[in-house]
Amino acid sequence: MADRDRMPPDAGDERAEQGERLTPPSGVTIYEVAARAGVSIATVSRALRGSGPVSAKARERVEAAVAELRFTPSRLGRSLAERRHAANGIVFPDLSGPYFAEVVLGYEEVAAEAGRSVLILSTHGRRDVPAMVRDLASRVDGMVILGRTVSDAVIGELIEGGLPVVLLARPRVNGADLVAAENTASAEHLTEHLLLHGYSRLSFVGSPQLSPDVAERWLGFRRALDRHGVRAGKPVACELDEESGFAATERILRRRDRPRALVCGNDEVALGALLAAEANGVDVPGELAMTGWDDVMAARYARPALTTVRQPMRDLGARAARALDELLEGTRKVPRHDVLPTELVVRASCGTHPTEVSR
Amino acid sequence: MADRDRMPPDAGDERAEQGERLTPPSGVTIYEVAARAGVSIATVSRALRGSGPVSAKARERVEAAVAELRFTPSRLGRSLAERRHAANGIVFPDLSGPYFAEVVLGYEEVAAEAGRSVLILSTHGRRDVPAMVRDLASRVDGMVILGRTVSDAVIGELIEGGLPVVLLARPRVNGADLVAAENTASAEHLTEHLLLHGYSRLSFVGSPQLSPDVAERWLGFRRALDRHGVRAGKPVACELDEESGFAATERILRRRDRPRALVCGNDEVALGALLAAEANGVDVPGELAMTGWDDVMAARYARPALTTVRQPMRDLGARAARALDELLEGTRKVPRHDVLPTELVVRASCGTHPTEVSR
DNA sequence: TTGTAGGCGTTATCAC
DNA sequence: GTGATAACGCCTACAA
Repeated sequence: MADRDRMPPDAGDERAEQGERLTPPSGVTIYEVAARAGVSIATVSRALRGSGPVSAKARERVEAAVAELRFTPSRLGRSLAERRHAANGIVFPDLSGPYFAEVVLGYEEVAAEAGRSVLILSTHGRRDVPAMVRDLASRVDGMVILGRTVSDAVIGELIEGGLPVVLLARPRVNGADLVAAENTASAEHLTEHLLLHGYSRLSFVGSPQLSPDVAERWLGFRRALDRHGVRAGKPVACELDEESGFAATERILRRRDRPRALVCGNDEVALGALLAAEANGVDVPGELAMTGWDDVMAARYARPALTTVRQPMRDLGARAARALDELLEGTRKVPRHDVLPTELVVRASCGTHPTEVSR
Repeated sequence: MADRDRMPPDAGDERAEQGERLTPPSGVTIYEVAARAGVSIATVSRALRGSGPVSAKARERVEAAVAELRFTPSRLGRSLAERRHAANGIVFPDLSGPYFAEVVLGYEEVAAEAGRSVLILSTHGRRDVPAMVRDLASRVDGMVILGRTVSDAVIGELIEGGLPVVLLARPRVNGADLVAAENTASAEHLTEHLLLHGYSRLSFVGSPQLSPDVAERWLGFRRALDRHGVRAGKPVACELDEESGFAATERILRRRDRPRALVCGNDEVALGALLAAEANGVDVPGELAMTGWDDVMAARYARPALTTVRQPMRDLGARAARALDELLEGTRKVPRHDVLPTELVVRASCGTHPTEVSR
C-alpha cells in the first residue's frame, strides 16, 4: 500500500493532447516529480524549499523534473500541512467612495509584501453577514474589519476562536487591535474654525448611529459648540451619500431657522448639499457655508471648493496590515491602538477667512 | 492504527482556559465531533452537508456536539478533498480611481452570490508580477485579469495549465473570455460631437500604448477625423492621472498651433487639463474645449462640468464574474466576448451645443 | 443507516 | 543525504 496507488502509470504528459481539462494549477503532484527525478518526495520537498540537505546531483534532477512537468506545489496541500493559509481577509461595507478603496489598497500592498494574499468581503446589502464573515475567517490567518460591518458579538466569537483581528475605524472590542483616524478633536477644530468665521447657527448633517466615525465627529462638533456656549441642536439624519445630502439640505433650507453653516458627515454629503443650495438659489458660502470630510477628488473641483478634513486612508490600511502582521508573527502580544492624525483643508466653501486658505 | 492517534485525549474544552492560542478558526476537528456524538466522522460529514442519509437521532447528536464544540469545518481540509477552492481571483493595476474599485465591487458581489470568495491582487508598482499571479492562480479556481497587468505569455501559461481566465478591458488571448466596454465607436462619436461644434484643431491626450482602452479611444478619434478629412497629429503622451494631464496640457498650451479642443484619455487627465487651463488663464470651453472618459464624480462638480463617456463599470465586473462562473460550472465551453455599451454625457466643457445638454 | 478506509498534496520527523 | 511514513482535516466510495 505504498506509492503504487498514488502514482498513475500514465502520469503527466499526454493529457493535454487528449484535450482533457487539467485541474489547476497543473495537476502535477510531488509524487510525479519524485518519480521522474528518481528520488523520494521528501527530497523533492527539501530541494524545493531548501529546508534540508540535498546533494547537488539530486537537486539538479529535481529541478529538471520540475521544469519538465511544470510542477507547481498545491497551496492547499501545503497550507494544510503548514497549518496556515498565508492569507488575510478584509471586511468593508462598500467600495464606492474613494475611502475604502484606498484603505484596501494600502492594506493589500503591505500584506502582499509579507507574502500574504488578501481576501475581500463587502457587506453592503448582504443578507447573512455573520455567515459570510465566518466563512472568510475559515480561509485566512487573520482579518481586518472596517467600520460598522460586523457586530461586536461576531467579532468576539472570532477572537474567542483564536483569530487575530484588527479593527479599523470602529469602536474597540476587547482583544483586538485598533487603527483609526482621529475624529473628535479634528471635528472640534473644524467647528471652531467655522465659529471664528462668526457663524453661530450651525447644523451637523449626518447620522451618528450609522457610523463610528460620524459619531465621533458629531461629538467633536458638540464639544466645540459647548465650549463657545452655542446650542447644538439635533444632528440632521442623513446617510453618507450625495443623494441623502441633497435631500437633507433641501429639508434644512425649508426651515424657518435656517442655519448659517453645515458640518457634513463626509464630502459626498457636502457635495449633495452644495447641489441643493445651488438648486435653491442659495449662495455658498455667502448665505450658507459648509464643510465635508475625507477630501475626495470632487471636493477640490467643486465650486466653491470644499473645506474638508483629509484622512490618511492608505496609511490606515497599511497600518492595519502591519498590526495584523505583528499579531500573526507573534511579535507583539499586547493590544495596540493607533490613532492617525488628520489635516484640516480650508478651501472656499466655509467662507473667506483672512489668514488660512489652501488648495 | 485507527483513530487513536488522531484523537488527542484532552480534546476540546479546557484549552481556552489554559490561555493557549487556539488555531483558527477553532482547532476542533471532525474527529472530536464524531467522538462526542458517538458516531463516525462519515456520519458527521453527511449530517453537516446533507450529502447522505442520516437518522434523526444521529443528526441531533451531531448537531449538539457541533454546537458544544463550536466546530467549524476546515476549509483547507474540505477544499483539498473537494479539489476546489471555492474562490476566484481578480488582478487589477490599481484601485485609486473609481474605475477599478467599481469593477471589483461588481465582481465581488456576483462571486459572493455564487459562494466564492474573492482574492485581489494589485500589480501597481510591483516587481515580480508573474510570480504573484502564479501564486494567486494556485489559490483560486479561476481568475479575472484587468487591463495591462499581465503579459500574454503569462496568461497563456495559466490557460495552458487549465485555469479558467476571463479578461477584462484587455486585448483578447486565445482560450480566455473577454469582457469590455465599447471604446472605438464611442470615441468616434465623441470626436464627431466636437467636430460638430466647429472645432477643427483637435488633440488627443493620452498614450495609446499604456492601456488597451486608450488605444481603442485613440483609434476612434482618428477614424472620426479621417472621415471628416482632418489631420489627427500625434497623440500627446500622457499617463492617466491628474498630474500628467496638467503637465501635458501646459506643454500643449505653449505650442504655436495650439489646438481648439482636447480629447483626453480619461477624466483625471481632463481634470488636470482643466486646472492647467485655469492656471494659464485659458478659458474653457471658450478658448479650449475638452472631454474626458469615465464620468467620475469630480467630472460633474468641475466648472465647467466635464463632457465625458460613462462606462458601466460595476456591470463590467459583474459580467466578468458571471462569465467565470459559467466556465467553472462547465455550463459553456465556447469562448464568450462581451462588449458593453457606453453613454456619451454632454456637459459644458466641450462648449455650448444647441441641442444636447445633460447633467 | 452506519462505519471503515483510502485519497486529496503537502510538510516534517526519524531512522538509516 | 535520503527515504518511509505519519500527520494536516476533510470527503466519499464501499462494505456491512
